[in-house]
Amino acid sequence: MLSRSKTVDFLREIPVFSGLEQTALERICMQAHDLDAVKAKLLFVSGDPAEFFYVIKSGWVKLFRETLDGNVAIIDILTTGHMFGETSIFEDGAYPYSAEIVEDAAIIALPLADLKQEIENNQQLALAMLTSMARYRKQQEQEIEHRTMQNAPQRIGCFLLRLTRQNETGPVTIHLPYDKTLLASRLGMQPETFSRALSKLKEATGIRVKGATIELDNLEQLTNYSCAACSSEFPCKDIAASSS
Amino acid sequence: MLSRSKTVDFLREIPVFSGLEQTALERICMQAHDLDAVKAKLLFVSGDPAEFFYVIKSGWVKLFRETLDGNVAIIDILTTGHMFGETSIFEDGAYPYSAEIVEDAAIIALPLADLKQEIENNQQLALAMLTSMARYRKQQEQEIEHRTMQNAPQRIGCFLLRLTRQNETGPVTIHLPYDKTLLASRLGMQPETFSRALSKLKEATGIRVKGATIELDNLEQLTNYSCAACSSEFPCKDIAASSS
DNA sequence: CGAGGGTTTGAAGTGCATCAAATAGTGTGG
DNA sequence: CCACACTATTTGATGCACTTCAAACCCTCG
Repeated sequence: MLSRSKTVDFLREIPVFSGLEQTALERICMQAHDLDAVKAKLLFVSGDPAEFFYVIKSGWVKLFRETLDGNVAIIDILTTGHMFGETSIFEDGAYPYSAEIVEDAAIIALPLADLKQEIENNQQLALAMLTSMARYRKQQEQEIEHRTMQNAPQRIGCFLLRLTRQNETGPVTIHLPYDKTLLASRLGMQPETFSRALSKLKEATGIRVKGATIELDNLEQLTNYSCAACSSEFPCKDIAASSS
Repeated sequence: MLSRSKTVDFLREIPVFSGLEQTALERICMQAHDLDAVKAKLLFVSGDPAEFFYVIKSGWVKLFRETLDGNVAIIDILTTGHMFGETSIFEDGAYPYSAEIVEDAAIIALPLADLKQEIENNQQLALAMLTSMARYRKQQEQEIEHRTMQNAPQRIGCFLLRLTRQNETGPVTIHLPYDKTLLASRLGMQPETFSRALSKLKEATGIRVKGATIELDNLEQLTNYSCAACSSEFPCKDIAASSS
């Protein structure tokens, strides 16, 4: 079936699956189904029985939980090439967070049972998952550091840098991938703080802001300002997404 | 050799190694050596070539990095049954953080190469590592949430709760495991803030503080106060440490 | 054009950080 | 066992960053 083989091809572009043999990938994709979802759709909520894991072809997805006193904690915001829900393999069979579409998305749903079985029987996949987990872990450490060491304008600058190809020289144009309110909560601040912090960043570094579009003359403008408060070698990398 | 077999016995108590066959554990422990270290000793610094990973028998170890502008970011503070340095398997062969003893410790050093080889050849161990990584990942998510949703007194209360056996009823005595300055940075606040926040917690919940010893009449005192701002089911669990 | 959400701006408050200094606690040598 | 030196902790005063509440503005889309 054509769509099946396209799914296999897509997964092969994702680091965690790229080293697998064709037949292994095909086993995982056997029960795959595509779904298109519009903004604001809830894919699942925390506590739902976990049957599928998901891979994003395009669009943006928000993972979050709600606290007892009614606030919302953002776990992560993901896009093309990212995978989510797969950690339920190591859980009690329920999703530990809710997932909502924040920008219209094309998504592949795959049975967790098939992934689990493949991991248990396929050393290569188990190792690839380990590598992927380790990378994610490192990134979370970085996230914690950012939130404690960087102030609001620096966090925004750092986020912008991670939206670029990080070896670029010369002028760059960045387009914010989702709305500023959500971006604010992604960075752990209020929308009002985001707005003011962006102004401060503009003033401090000379970037130009027009709505969701941001231009800068060179990346150094931002790295000098944002990366001073960080322990990482300059480019704070994000999880390697799809190579596409 | 007696000490060798004791090492094996100790590792077996740690979840990630507990399911391994005796021979596999012995291979990992082949080159083990014990070391006793006093407070303030640096085990390694960020960037050092990574040759060993470590398992803590007793004492406390601080993992940290330094930022370009000279601040210190605490990665984690670990104790009995915890393992560190093992993520260098998935790195470029250098430690991504520094490690310092903060309370006199007995530690086992084991060659990374042996662990790496065993993971690559032993499906069981690879799966156990995956489970362990997933648990750690979940805990880091929690850490991020705590820092954004809880205020300083709540974070302290939550930390105290995680020092208890969480199903206890009736009065409990808690002893702070390391000094308050370090504890403050572990919780992402200044020492002065810690001191004042502890007073506020005392006033709000009725706990009794005498130096590093804290008494409470029951855990509910604290959970009501601290866990409201959190999305987790009551007990915020820590990584399962040694079962000892 | 008008409704509604996203975004910005203003004013005021809160929590935490910072700087400075006092106090408590600990280990040392006498 | 005491006095001293040194560190950990607390307390006070002040400032700044971020939040909160409120209102205006802007943009898009029916």
